Amino acid sequence: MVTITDISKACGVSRATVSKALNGAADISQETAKRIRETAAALGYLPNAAARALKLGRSYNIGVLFSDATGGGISHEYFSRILESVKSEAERLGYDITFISKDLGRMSMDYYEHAKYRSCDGVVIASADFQDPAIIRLASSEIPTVTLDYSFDSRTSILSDNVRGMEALVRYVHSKGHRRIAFIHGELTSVTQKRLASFKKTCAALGLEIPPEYIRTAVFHDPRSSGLQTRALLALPKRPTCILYPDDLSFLGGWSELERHGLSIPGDMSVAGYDGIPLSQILRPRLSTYRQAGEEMGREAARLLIEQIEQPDTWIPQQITVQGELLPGDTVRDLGGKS
Amino acid sequence: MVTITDISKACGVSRATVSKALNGAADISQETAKRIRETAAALGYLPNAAARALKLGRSYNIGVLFSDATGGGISHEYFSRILESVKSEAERLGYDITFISKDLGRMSMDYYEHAKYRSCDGVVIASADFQDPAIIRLASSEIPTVTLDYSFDSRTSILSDNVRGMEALVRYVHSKGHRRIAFIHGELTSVTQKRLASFKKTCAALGLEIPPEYIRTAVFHDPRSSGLQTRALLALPKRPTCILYPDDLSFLGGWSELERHGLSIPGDMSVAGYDGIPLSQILRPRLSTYRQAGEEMGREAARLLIEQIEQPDTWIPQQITVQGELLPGDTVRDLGGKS
DNA sequence: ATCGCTTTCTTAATCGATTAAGTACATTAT
DNA sequence: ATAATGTACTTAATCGATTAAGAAAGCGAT
Repeated sequence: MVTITDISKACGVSRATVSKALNGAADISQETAKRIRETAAALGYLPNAAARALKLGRSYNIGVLFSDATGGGISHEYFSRILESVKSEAERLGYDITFISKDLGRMSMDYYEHAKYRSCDGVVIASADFQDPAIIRLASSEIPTVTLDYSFDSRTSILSDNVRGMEALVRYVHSKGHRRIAFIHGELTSVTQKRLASFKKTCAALGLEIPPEYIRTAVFHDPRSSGLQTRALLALPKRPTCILYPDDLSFLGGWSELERHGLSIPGDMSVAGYDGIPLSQILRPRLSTYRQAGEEMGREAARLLIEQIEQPDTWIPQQITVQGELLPGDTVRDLGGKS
Repeated sequence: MVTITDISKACGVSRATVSKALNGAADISQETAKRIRETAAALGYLPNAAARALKLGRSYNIGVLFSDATGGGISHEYFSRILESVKSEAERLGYDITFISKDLGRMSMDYYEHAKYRSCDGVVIASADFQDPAIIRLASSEIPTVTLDYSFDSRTSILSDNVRGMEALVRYVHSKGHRRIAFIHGELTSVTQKRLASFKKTCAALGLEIPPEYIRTAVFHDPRSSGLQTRALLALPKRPTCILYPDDLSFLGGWSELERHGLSIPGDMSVAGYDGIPLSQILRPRLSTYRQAGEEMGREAARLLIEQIEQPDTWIPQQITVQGELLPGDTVRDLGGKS
């Protein structure tokens, strides 16, 4: 391994000079700096990240936290897109990505300890149980964090526009003539609370009365769970004409159930998803859904986290909301009639 | 930050003693060791990974390489499952995961340099262009590597059973009475070569003559590309009765195309995918496909890599093949008749 | 000639942990 | 009584990089 010592010997200068030259310090002459840079390149020098991290207390490494328990693991298209965009933005800014988890081999540690152990400069909390004390500890620590789809006090967060998204979906469905709209929502997280409140408010604004049995709880990203709720809806004496699902993946579970009842989409039942993952637009019929801008959220999360890391003095916590867009798709039938 | 120095002061021993006690060295008395461990716990001591990595030349960190250019990025369900299982197995064994990419901020480096810079103990090469000189450099370096679905000489690799998988699919489709079988395959990687060879061999063994225009090239995981090839197949004077797709996701592109022609699955056209991602079994009809055991591949990759890292002396390169299984699904129509 | 001021470099300490080599003391063997 | 052995520590160097503080040399001004 080539170190600055090798370069210093080759150039006949001290190690300090090499370090300064490579970091562009002011008190090194142009010629010396050039000679050192060229020698470094010729020898194939690479800085040692561990040594640097030790000395600087900065690792140029940010943690990403996905707690799989919440059903929002890496394998879900929505989250993997976020991961990918966090990764590429972080890399663009010179940071690597490490996963933060509970426990590492024999060592048992919580998220905060794991992040400290790896001296992460900051952590993106992408999907987690925000009630978990271990998450709260991390988000209250001195380690900079950015949360996605949840806000801690005095912390930066990137939020998707759940209120507007839900409103857009309801208004769209309403504009197609639907009045009996069912809403299968996810478990009661802050995201669900926003969507649910927005659903109710928008329905009220449109003068719709939604019977309580039209509002049902399922589990996010779990087709089986939403399938069961779909079955329950179909068993009602007065069926809805349209079902809103917690997310695109959950819709697939509903789809199976509708098939089983011999109901076609959108002929016999209209449906809409949420998330707007690429898959939703590959399917036929294309799913009517609301696209959450995962790429943008990931990018913003990485950007703001690194901004906070690099300019701690001028930094102030921000809550950024990223706008999505309605993807009309073909799964909401036009019932005609204006009212 | 609590360091061994703090513990040594609190316990009235030298730093060396603390280090040895915490690492279970033999020349520390039981009582002292116990006292040190307790003090460490009380003070909330955490080892500093950077200091350790610097001194030991071991980081307990393994790199994972996904080059997105190949279309096998993190967002694809098959690869994200692999990533997830590599991650959890590595964590179980006490290793963290860092993504390895080309270029990091202003520093331009190749994969090998990146891995060295972070002093990764090893790298799992999960999806990459294996002809890329940068990949070859990494896989020829002193850094332990494990490749997925490709074998480098004298290196460990985890292979899925492409030959058997393809054979199983063809035999299954044949058993349902299909004789005019088209095969849309991915771009010409080593995986494609194996599948293609197996396809041809199995067809020959079954006495099937496949016209060359039934064998077409698309791009892996690209629904649009396979949609185009599907269209080309449908334009043939003598259409196939069954289309095999490069992967499950590509099938979706074909599906859209079939819909556009008013063809139903499997009534008017039989199809099969490859990969067996969870999505394929949520769809209705359930996709006939061959499940690659991504979880197992990831787990084995991590396990073998770490074995190689920790026991370099007894280590020998291995090529492990992980068996998948046929998922019959409902997209291959039974044409009846035995011959 | 001397002082002050730059410019350009070096010295030496430091980050936190590990470990070979050394020391002090007690115990056992001869 | 002396040597040999073992136990339980400490000392000090080391990993590779950074940086405050110091030093040497050059230059102009007085």
